Parts: sequence; structure tokens; C-alpha cells
Amino acid sequence: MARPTMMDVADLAGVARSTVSRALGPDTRHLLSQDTVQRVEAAAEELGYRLNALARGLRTQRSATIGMLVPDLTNPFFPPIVRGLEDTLGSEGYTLIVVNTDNDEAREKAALEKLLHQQVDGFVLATVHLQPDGLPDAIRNVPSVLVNRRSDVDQLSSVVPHDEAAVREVVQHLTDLGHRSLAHVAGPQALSTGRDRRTAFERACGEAGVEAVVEVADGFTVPAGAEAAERLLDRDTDVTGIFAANDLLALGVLRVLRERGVRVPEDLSLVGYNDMPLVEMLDPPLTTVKVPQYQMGREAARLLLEELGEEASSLRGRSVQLPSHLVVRGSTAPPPD
Amino acid sequence: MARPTMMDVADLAGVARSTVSRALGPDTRHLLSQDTVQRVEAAAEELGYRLNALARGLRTQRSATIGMLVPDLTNPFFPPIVRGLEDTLGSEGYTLIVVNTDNDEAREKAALEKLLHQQVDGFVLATVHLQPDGLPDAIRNVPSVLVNRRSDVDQLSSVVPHDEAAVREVVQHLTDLGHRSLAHVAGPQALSTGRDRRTAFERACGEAGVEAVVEVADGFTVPAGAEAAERLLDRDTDVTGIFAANDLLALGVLRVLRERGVRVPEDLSLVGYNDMPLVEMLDPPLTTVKVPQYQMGREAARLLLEELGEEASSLRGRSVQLPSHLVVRGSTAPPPD
DNA sequence: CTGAAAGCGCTTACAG
DNA sequence: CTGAAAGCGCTTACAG
Repeated sequence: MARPTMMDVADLAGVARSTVSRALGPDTRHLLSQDTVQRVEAAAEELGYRLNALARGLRTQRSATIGMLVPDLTNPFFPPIVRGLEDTLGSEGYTLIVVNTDNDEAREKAALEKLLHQQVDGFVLATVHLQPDGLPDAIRNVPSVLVNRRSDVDQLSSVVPHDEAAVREVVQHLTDLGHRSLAHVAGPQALSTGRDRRTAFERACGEAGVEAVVEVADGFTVPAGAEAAERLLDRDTDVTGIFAANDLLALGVLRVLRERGVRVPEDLSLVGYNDMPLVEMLDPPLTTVKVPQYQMGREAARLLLEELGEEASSLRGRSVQLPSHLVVRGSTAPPPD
Repeated sequence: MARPTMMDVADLAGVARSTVSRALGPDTRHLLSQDTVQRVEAAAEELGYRLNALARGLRTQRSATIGMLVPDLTNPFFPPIVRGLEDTLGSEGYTLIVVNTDNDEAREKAALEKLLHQQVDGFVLATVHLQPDGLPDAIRNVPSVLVNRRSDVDQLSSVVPHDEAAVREVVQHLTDLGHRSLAHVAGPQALSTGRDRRTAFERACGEAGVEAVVEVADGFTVPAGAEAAERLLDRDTDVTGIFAANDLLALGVLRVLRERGVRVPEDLSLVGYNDMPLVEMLDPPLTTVKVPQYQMGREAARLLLEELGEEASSLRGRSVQLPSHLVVRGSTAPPPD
């Protein structure tokens, strides 16, 4: 017999199919006599019976499956988030299905469709071109949470790092060192991540009374960071410290600085964001902001699980900010005289 | 109407449910009149109809889903493999479900069970404690391919980098530079990856007529590399070049060398394996072996798709080796005089 | 070219 | 405490 069904177990145990179903369900087990439960379990064990999740899902209208849209798993920022989600959702019996979108709107739509076909019970979106009106109606009926992204327009729950506070720490650190003119290599302003960090930077500099220069990169990538750095350095500024909107951008900046013979941190201080793996082993070790990715994943999972539990959608639209902290390493120092 | 079914589409189009099914299936569409197909498509479009993959899977006994076991997505070695798999499988309509196992045997078994419940049509195993006899019978009936691992005992297809040739390149490079005594910080010998590289190293050194020292680490991690390096340096050797079984190990070695004031590459040359992201930005940039991870993923997907197509299991047990090449950077140089 | 019917493997009122 | 029956949403022989 290839794959035994409940019927096979029922026959072997000498009970009805429905009894097998009850005996094997943790929540219905107690309805049966101990003896029956044991006979069924023995039979199931003997046959190597495995529940068919497809059949159950079809019947219960719940797939116990969560879909996740992520820009690119190859970007080390995301895997810890995925792990946090998987660990938490998994312990509640959910399976996570991750799809890469490369931040491409068409792929996002296609991935969403695919997951909707799979009858996922919920969504985790770490990627959002998804304009509020671009969101297929179908998704509005499915519990969803954004992670590392916010949507001002929609009433979706979200989990983001507390950028404002972390950026303030960055600026504080640099001004404490004596810097009076700072630059920000910002991420794309179409993304909340890019906007929030820039706004926070400008505000913090304003409050500290230091000059704030901004150069917007057109991606969160090393090449985009390098290009922005070129533009920045070609401008005539007194900048002695650069804060990049993420580590990849900072690496691009670092590359250009090396090419131009600018020493870090002697001539210029550099701060990243995210604390990617290995940035502590760079030369110099990168001062950056540690984002609690794993915890963000766990938190997103928690929000989602709660929404899944609720019939009403009263829990939708909550937004959680997790603290991120500056990690001071070797790429920052007092400005040159 | 929450989620329209085929019946709803049928009613709107004025045809039978079975006709809707045929009109929407790319392979059955041609059985129908153009006119009917169009009416059905229009109706489906109007209702925003989406196929229920659970129902289809239950009926067809194929979930169009592939399960993947991976030790840890957080290890940057794996995501490119996952992308290669996802891209290739996705274009054939399959959905990939990835589960982390942390190389823990119990978790591997649990993950396997879970995926079996989900009725996956195939497995990709990037993790194998899975002893040949430990493999649940169920998996033998499901097309499976190993990636980055081989199993001598089982007749499972596998895709691995061509370690032998790459390691030969490493040794060649070092001896060309003038090194006459080399060390290998090997990975755990329980894993084929660990064994193969060590064997290849010893053979290549033998052929080149240089001294070969081996220190086995008990994990493929930075700390394991550091510990192995401590042991190695405490031995009395003439070693002037170290080849680590992967980059993480190499980073552990590098850390210890720095602590002990040994300069790389002036005093000692160091070679890694895998070409992880950012190792080219280290100080010094790491000489390492570039493993074609993405292509390994694609290749594994191709093997799996072929096995899925075949009724007979005549295609099982093929093994593919993909070429890996040395990337020379700054961590290797001639030995000190 | 199209429809009516059976059935994939479950769960869950309903009845006893 | 347990069983018989209906039905989740599809696909696919079978019949016409």
C-alpha cells in the first residue's frame, strides 16, 4: 500500500473513519475512550499513516500555510527574519512559503497570485511595491503583516525597526566625536525605509545644530552606494562623516573612498545600518546599527497568529517598532583637524 | 461572494463545471470551442476566480510542491542555491517549501514528516544526517535530490561542486607561490563535504610533493575554525599556507592569526572555500574557491524535474559535479624567506 | 465539443 | 462514546 488513508487505519483498528479522525486530533481525542484512542494510534503507527494536509485543508478551509514575499533571500538582511517567522509559526503548526520578488512589481503580483492559489491563511510582506490600490482585493480578506516596511495608506499591521531612535544614536555618536558636518547616503525615497531614515537624519542633525547633506542612492546596493558616494564627493562639502542608509550602501561608499585614497576613519567616518554578517571583519570594522531581524520575524509571526485567531479583523493595523542600537566599531573616529 | 469556485464561474458562463475546468487548463483548452473558452475566461476574470490548489492537488495526487531541507538559511552559502531552485522549479509551476533543520537530526526528521504531510512531490536535501537506513521509507517513493551532499549508500541523485579539481587548483596556486608545507583546516569528517576536501587536499599535496598537515574542526563555523587554528598553531610545524574547508572556517583562522600577530599574507597565506559575500572586502581580501551555488540550485531542480516527469525511477541516482574555481585575491603570497 | 457523475482524503454536524 | 453521511473544490474517465 502506497499511502495509507484514514480508512485504512479505521479498518485495521476496527472503527469508523470519523473515529480515526477524532482519535488523531489533539482537540477531539478527549471525546473518545482511552481504549479506542490507543487502538487507533497503534493502527496508525503500524501502517505508517500520515495525515494528508491537502485533504484536511480543503475540508477545513485552512491550509495552515503562510505566504511570505521577500525581495531577495540572497540579501543577508532577510534570512534572520525568515528564521524568526519560521520558528514561531512552525511551533504553531504553520508552514511558511517564501517567494522572492526581486522588488519587481510584476513578480510581486505573480507571487501573490501563486500564494493565493495555495490558499495561504496569511501573508507576511517584506516587500512592497504593492500600492494600496494595487493590492488585489483578495489580500484584504487575508490577515497580513508587513515587516521592515510600513504602508501609511493601508490598515496593515507592521513590524519595523525603530529607525528614528537609532538614527538619533548615530548622529549623537558622530557629534560626540566632534563632527559638525554630516552626510547621509539615503536609500530610495519610494520606500518607507529610505524615507524614514532620511527624515530622522535631517531632524537629528537639525536638533544637534550640525550641517546635514543628503545624497539619495537609487537602490539599497553596493553599486548604488558607490555611485551616490561619487556624486557626494564631487560636491563641495565639509563633510567629515557619512551615514549610509544600509550596510550595502556603506560598502559602496567605502569602495569609492578607498579608490580616492580617503582613509576611514582618519579622514572620514563612516556608519552603516543593519549590521550584516562579516561587516565586523572589514577593514576597518564597520560602525553600524544592529537591527533585531530575528526578533522582527518573531514579532511579525506573533501579530499574524493573533490576527489568525481573531474572527473579527479588530487586530488589523497595529504597528510595532523594535529598538535598534548603534554598534560602535572601527570606522568612526574624531574628524581630522 | 468570498472566494468564487468553478461552479460560480460555470453558472455565470452558462456551462458545466467540467467545462470550466477544461477551459482553464492549458492542456485541455484545445478540446473546447474557442467561443466556450472565451466565455469561461471572461466569467472567471469577472469573478476574480482563482484555482484552489488544495482541491486540485487532492484530486490529481500532485501538490505541485517541492520540499527543501536546508541546515540554516542564515548561512549565506544556501540562499543562492535556494534561488536557483526556486527560479527553475517556479517556471515549471512548482512551489518550493524550505525548512531549516540546523543540522539537527531530530529537526530533520520532523521537517521531513511535515513536508510529507504537505504531500510534496519531491525533495531537495541540502542537509543529511539522514543515514541511509534512517531515511523514512516514505521518502524512497518520492523523487529526491541531494545538493552539496552525496550519499554513498543510497541511490539518490546529487549535485555537488567538483571539490577534487578545485582543491587541486588551491594546492597548485600555493605551491606555485613557493609554499612547501601546507595545512588544511578540515570540516567535520562525518559530512561528505568535509571528507572530500580533505582527501583531495592530501592527494594533491602528495602529488606535488609538499608536506600536508591536517587539523579537523568540529563544525563549519567561525568559532570551530578559530579553535582548529589554535590547535594547529600550537603544533610545531613549518606550515606557511593554510587552506580552510570553507570561508567561515577561514575567518576563524584569520581571527586567531590576528590575535597572535601573524600577518596575512606576509607571514602566512590563507585560502577559503565558497566565496561568501563580502569576503572580497576583508583585510586582506580572501583568496577562496567560488562555488557555483545558483547553478547548483538550477541543476538540482533540473534533475528533480526530470525525475518527476518519469514514471519509472530509471533516472534516480545520477550524480552531477559542477566546476568550482579558485579566485586569487590578497590573502595569498609567497612564503616568507 | 460538452455534460453528469464519481471520487481524491479528510472533518464535522447530526443522530443515537 | 461512536458511526453514517455530507461536502470542501477540483479533475477525469465515460457517455453522448
